[in-house]
Amino acid sequence: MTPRVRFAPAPTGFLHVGSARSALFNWLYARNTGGTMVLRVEDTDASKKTQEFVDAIVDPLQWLGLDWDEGPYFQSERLEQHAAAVQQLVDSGQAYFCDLSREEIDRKAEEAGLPPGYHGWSRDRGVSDGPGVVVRFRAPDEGSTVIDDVIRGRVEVKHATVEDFVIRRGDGSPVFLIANAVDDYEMGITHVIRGEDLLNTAPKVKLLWDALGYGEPPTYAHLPLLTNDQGKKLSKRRDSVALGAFRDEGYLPEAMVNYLALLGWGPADEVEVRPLAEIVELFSLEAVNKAPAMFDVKKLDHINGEYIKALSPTAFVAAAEPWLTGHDTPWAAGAYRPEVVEALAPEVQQRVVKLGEGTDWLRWLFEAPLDYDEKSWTKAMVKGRAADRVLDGVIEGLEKVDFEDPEAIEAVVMGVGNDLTSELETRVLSQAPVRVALTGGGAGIPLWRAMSLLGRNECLHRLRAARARLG
RNA sequence: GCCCCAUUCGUCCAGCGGCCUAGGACGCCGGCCUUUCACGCCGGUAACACGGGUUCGAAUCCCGUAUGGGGUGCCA
Repeated sequence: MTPRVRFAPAPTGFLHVGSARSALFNWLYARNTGGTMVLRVEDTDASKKTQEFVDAIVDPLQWLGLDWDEGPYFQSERLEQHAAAVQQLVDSGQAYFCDLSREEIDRKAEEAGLPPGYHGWSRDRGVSDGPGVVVRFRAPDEGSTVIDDVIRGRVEVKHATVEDFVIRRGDGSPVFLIANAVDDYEMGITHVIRGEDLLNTAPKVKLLWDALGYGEPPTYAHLPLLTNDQGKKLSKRRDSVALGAFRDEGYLPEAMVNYLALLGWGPADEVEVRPLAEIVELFSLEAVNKAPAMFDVKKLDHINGEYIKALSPTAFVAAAEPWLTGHDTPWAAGAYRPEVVEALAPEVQQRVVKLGEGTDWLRWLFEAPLDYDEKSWTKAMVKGRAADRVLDGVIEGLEKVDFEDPEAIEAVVMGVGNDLTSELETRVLSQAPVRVALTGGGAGIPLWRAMSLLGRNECLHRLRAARARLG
């Protein structure tokens, strides 16, 4: 039997990294086994089914490169099947109506001296259906349900600890537990791969599964949770978890997927950064860890940096385009020249960890420095030896050098430093003053090629401005 | 409270009874390269939670304890 897996997110308006990881592991399993991946939107709360909410799931998946073979299906479009299942359970006496509110349930528990929770109060009250009446599943009192989880092993839950849970709400809509059982059965799902936060619901779904007479249940695999640096489950409130936010911050989808695959799983050969195709080949559910994994942005950054370095200059320019030409670029729109970026891309790529950082290194090529970094100025111009003579010499030399030739430019600048070194019998560094004059700062990409691209006039202009300021 | 789950360097992963004086990666620290910053390279730091078993032999199996996490909704 070829595996059929499903990724079944609730439409919350964005895709959580934890969900993306679940999607990825489902996808890896499907692609590794030649199985089928089904996308199913768990919108039992039908108000969520708008195009916007669907896009919020679909777009990030596509960005990551995760595709699916069937769907998206919508639970909200399968209400009839869910209702039929509920009816079947009611008819067979395995479910019953209940009209108690939360407050009444709590009060009854307290009065009876029982722990909080629902204790089958309405089992034999003969409540009939009506507005606001829910349907509860009659959980067995004795025995236990066992979940054989590929990742966690055998998990046994005693029925005594399972209360008669709601399977249909007061407004008639199905709760995801019943929808899950019905949909997984009817869609022929063989493997349920999802987060550990759902482990506790597995026995309930299994109970429904059996009560409905569905036969062999799917195989379960509960993935370890993703946590923040405090060991707590990644949450929308505390942590940055929207996948789209990572895209906007300048992470490459390939890096994101690669990193996500490493959370809770690792290849036996210990090679971490590798193409998705290889991960697909090496992946196995049995090898997935049980312990929670911390989402470590530092490591994500490192992997992203690796992927950025591996990009061809053309690919880098294309990937970084939004940051280079968008509204937020630091330079005037007309100043941007893609050919300059492409020519300097290799130098930029080895210095950035996220796509958006490219502008920091390239800014001076499209805009003269507005002011000089104080520390850098002091170090190169004031404390630096003979900065005035360095600038004079460089300006003179640059006036007649072939500006198409970066090596010639280098020879001029370095030559000035070397000549002064022997003349003054003390080490004179000529690159630092030139860099400060040109870029405004003390650190950056190698100068020569960039200067050639900047052009003689602009270079001389900036050098003279700095020389004038030096006095 | 009750139920469920987990526990190898700070972090992620390898290890599935002897190959472990525990390996890789990130981070951190040091060095090399370098007339900037990086990249790269070299080296270092650092862990089997604890206590009992089982076994000739345990990081690996079993049982407790501790700690951490998840769940406990007419959310999924």
